[in-house]
Amino acid sequence: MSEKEVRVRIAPSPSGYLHVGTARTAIFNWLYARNKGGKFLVRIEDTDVSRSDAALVQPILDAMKWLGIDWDEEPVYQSKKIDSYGVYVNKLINSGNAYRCFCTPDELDERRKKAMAEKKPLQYNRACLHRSEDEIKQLLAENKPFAIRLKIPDGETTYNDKILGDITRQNSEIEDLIICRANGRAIYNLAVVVDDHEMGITDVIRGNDHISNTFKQIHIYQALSLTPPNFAHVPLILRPDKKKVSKRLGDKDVAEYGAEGILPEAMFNFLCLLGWSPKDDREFLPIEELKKIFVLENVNGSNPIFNEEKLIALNGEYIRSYPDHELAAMVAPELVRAGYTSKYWLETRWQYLMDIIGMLKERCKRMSDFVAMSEHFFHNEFEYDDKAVKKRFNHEAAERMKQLCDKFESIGNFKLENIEGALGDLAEELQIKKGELIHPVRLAVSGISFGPSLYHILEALGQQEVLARMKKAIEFINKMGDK
RNA sequence: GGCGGUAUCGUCUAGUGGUUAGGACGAGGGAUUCUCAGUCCUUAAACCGGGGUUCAAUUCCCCGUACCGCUACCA
Repeated sequence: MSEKEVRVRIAPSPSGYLHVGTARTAIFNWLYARNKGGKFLVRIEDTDVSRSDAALVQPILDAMKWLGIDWDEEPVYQSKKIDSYGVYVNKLINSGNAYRCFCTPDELDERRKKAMAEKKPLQYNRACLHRSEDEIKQLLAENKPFAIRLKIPDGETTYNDKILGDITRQNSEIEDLIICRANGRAIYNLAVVVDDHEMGITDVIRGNDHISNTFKQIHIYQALSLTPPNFAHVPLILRPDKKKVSKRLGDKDVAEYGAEGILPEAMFNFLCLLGWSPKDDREFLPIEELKKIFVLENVNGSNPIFNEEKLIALNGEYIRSYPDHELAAMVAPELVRAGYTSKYWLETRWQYLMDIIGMLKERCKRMSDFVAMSEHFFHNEFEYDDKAVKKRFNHEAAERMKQLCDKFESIGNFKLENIEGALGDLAEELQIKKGELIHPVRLAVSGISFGPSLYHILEALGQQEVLARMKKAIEFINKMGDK
């Protein structure tokens, strides 16, 4: 009955944008919280002032919103509570769990280099752990700067990872890590433990690359007499070249996918399927469904490769599943931006837009395809595709189109059946296949050789426009012949 | 180098001590059709290697190999 409310968090550091790895971790955390009726929080890890940039925070938050992720409390900024870590440091020193280290960064660096050259362990040699009281007093009196190190006890440490199972590490493999810089600022591992504790975090779901930190953090919890949360480490997303996704290697900002015509829900669905599975054959899983069925235990332990082709295929599936009016609302601003039409024009002909969307949507894989495929629906300044011209435009086609114009002109009601009827009649009279008429007309009215059913295009365009475009094409063909 | 993790079609994955090892993307073929898509049908494509345990191992154990990660007064 008295199960504790689940509280999870995503903790990005504002040193760049939100890439797919962090986004996917956020998704897992969010789904876990939503599934358990718990809280999802955001913490900005900006304790390293030199690497953090406050201007980078908002884009990260925006990218999460774009994905459909919301958070339940105001984001916590570590930089704003940087002074509050001191009491924990003092507690650790006073209890003998931490000690002052007077070694300078240069000394440490040198020792590390030497160890590396000699292929020896790179760990801190605990030089300062063994200093006498007097020695320490002396150094303090001399105002020598010092960092604080956690003293790792002997033995071994095991924790149960909710994805990977039991993981054990010899404590001798864990370094006496620095938890507080010489300038008094807390270091990541201390800040994480303190914040997770103060925020009441129950489950830490994060990237695989934090497993070694987990052991360090467990020792901080123990030294502080606190109970550690549950840990779950998700495998890292790899690039097609099998390197982990990173800003350094130029991997995309999640928001960039939006600019490239990926729907947020498709991105969410796809990212979720990278390393997680519902254990049945379903793949098209909208967010609402995922909230119901997500369980952490179904995350598998191996690193998936980010396969953009599959994302695009799934995106197409989402496009087809959305109602026309929703798609129209998303596409309209893009059409205006492309310069095809104006906001006003679209507003007064919303139904026309919806008809076009309806025609186009099953052949669009990205939202941007709507723009790319619809220019001719908004004006007639398009060019004819070269290859198609060579194949379809000739004097015979022009002659047939002329005859078809006559047929079209006499149609009283320019509707699908009548258009189809007129074209069919002419084909029969001329003893040719309908395609012989359809292909040149398609090119004449759209400039391209592919797209929706011709009858639908013609009906949408309207009688006048169709006739005008066909006549223009006939003229074009005649001029072609002159050369 | 040390430590940790992982290993099923090219990719994402399902699955089991005995299966025709399943699905999806991508690829090939076919049907529908005015094209392109879409839809439907269909073909090819995988259990990293070696030892055990067992009547039986892709599945359990060990070793090796490969890949990934960590190894900062970064997060």
